[in-house]
Amino acid sequence: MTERAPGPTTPKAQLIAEDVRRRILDREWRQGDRIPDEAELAVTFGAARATVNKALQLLADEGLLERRRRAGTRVAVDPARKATFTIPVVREQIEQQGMAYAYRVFGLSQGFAPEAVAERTGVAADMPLLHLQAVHYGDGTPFQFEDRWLNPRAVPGMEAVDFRQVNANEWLVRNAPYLRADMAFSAESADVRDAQLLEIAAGTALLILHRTTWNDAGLITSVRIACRPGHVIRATP
Amino acid sequence: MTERAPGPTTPKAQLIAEDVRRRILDREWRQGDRIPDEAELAVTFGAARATVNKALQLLADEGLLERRRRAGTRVAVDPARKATFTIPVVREQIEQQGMAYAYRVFGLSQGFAPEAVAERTGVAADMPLLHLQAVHYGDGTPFQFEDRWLNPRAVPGMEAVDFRQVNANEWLVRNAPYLRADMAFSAESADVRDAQLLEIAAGTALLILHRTTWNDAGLITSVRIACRPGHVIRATP
DNA sequence: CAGTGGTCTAGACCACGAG
DNA sequence: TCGTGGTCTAGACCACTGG
Repeated sequence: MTERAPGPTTPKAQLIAEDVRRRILDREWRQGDRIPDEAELAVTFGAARATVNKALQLLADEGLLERRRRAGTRVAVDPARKATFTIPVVREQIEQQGMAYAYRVFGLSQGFAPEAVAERTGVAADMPLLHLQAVHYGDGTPFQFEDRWLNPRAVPGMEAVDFRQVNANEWLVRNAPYLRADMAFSAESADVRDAQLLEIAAGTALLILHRTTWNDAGLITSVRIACRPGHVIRATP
Repeated sequence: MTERAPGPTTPKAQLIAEDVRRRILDREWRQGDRIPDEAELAVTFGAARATVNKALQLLADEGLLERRRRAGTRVAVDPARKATFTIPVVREQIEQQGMAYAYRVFGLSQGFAPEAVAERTGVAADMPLLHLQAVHYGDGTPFQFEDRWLNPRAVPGMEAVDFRQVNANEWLVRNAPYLRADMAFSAESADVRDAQLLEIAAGTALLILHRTTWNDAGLITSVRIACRPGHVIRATP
């Protein structure tokens, strides 16, 4: 297992959480069972109730426990299966693999969002947006093709940026904090443009990542990222 | 925005977190800046330090802040972009859309893990496993094709289960709590078997979900799930 | 209504690591 | 070394909600 042995400096709340998890795995407490309440566990573990509370909240966040006032804490019957994915900055991802990073813009124009994008972003059909198409390379091989719509009014200063020179991804990360984000995975067959820019055969299966961000001024950006064939996105445990 | 107005019963820690987030969005505190320490903020917000601590930990978990002892708390220069996905039980996913759920087993046999699976799961090449292939249907249309390897020794009682009759997915959820899980997304072109079982044309782009779980006895199961064409997996914000 | 989790507080000690 | 976050505690009040 990847579990570290709880050292001497392990927080007590974490030790309690591990103990409770162990009891669930060992079937001492079975799915659907109610477990002792916080006050009781505090005595059992020789800790303050707040500490037990912290431990149980951890497990509830994981989906292993279900907690309700008055009804107590139960072992989840249907443990939620969650996974967290971290979307790295492309450049770092490429450089971490020891490859040389490069970035090239293939299209930059003003225009209006097509139907699909307007619907996804909730932007008015007559809102002028910037349309950017670019490819990220690792050691000269296409790594990602991004097809991005930007709202120049979302962030002060964006209108002055020349995205032919500046990496949009990184400029946004540094200058456009967002309030809300949406992300989705899907698969598509490479169309002619995908194929051309990724330098692959049309029809190849591609992992597609859609990502849209908003702040209080509305849409910031919406991007469709086509990953090179064979790319895998892993959960960070 | 989807933000709810903080009501009268909103926890103080959350209010503080929102205030801090606002200051960051408003550029009052800029990326890389150090913000006041906990004791100071406690005075500012009229709260106990523990409460401020909770608020800041929330934001740090989100990736908006970076905290280090002695060095203080800073606004993250490169805010982590995380997304959490919840993998639902297939049956529920289908029934939620008002479709009739069905499940059919196409193959069940004993055998040894092929190279790729052995590597992914860390299981010995001579460990006998169960190999299960099944399709989940919604209103008679293939929804998912799962190709699963099971370790019958992982959980007491598993050896006696007839997975021709019992939905493996649901049996596992109820009976095999896990210690560690791994998940990954990718895209593949449908091979002959995928095409046949999903009733689509070979070569179609498919979203593939790999999922492996372990407990302290080792591997529980490793599954490759091929989603029907067009399927989209969205982040749960 | 009353039991249970949710949250806050004031104070304390400790671990870490930047300076 | 010593400032800062990490954590714990004992006690308290409150908000839900099941019975």
